[in-house]
Amino acid sequence: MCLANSVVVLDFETTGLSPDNGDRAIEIGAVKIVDGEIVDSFQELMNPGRRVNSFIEQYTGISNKMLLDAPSCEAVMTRFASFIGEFNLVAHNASFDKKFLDAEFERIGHQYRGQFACSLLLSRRIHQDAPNHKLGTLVEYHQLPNDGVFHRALADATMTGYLWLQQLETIKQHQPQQAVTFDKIKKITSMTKAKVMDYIKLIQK
DNA sequence: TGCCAGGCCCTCTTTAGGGCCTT
Repeated sequence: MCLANSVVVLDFETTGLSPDNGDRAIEIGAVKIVDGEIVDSFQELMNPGRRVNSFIEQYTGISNKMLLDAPSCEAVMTRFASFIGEFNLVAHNASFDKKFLDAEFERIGHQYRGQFACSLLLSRRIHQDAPNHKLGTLVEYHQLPNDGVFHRALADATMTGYLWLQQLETIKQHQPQQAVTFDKIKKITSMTKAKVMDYIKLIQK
């Protein structure tokens, strides 16, 4: 049985939206959660081998100058592979981060065993009353700890980690006799919204 | 700034279209 309270929560900053269009990672941030506590973190800039456009510089605060002396994606991703080990993985809109993780790992010939879960899909199901499911909105909605920094990898990964723990607590409150396993989370996120409400009676906040 | 992508999900749907999310 694999509990959902021991995971690695990760977030990429990238040059764009699609590795299929040649976009690369420029920063990876992650927190390691064990038994519901953040016990470790990872953050590194990486040089994508190309200039990032002005929008990305402004959006992330990561400048071309900052990336000039950063280690290569390959070097950083090799260290990140060691960091995640065989942990299951969580990200906000995981399909996006999984694309980049798969693309960057493919470049170094690394395969990982962990499964992915998505805090955005989970939020859409168990907090259907939220104004929207953007990370920033959910941080404010749930009054999660934050330092006011957004769109940097470790900051976003840390906030997503707190969001994940909040989501596990919501599920646990309504099924206190059952362990919240990673498989249960995957099951909930694969349900329709209507079925989730039948499966688990939810408080709204 | 929101074009570029793509998965998810809703509906005035399924022979489709468009909004939500991520950078």
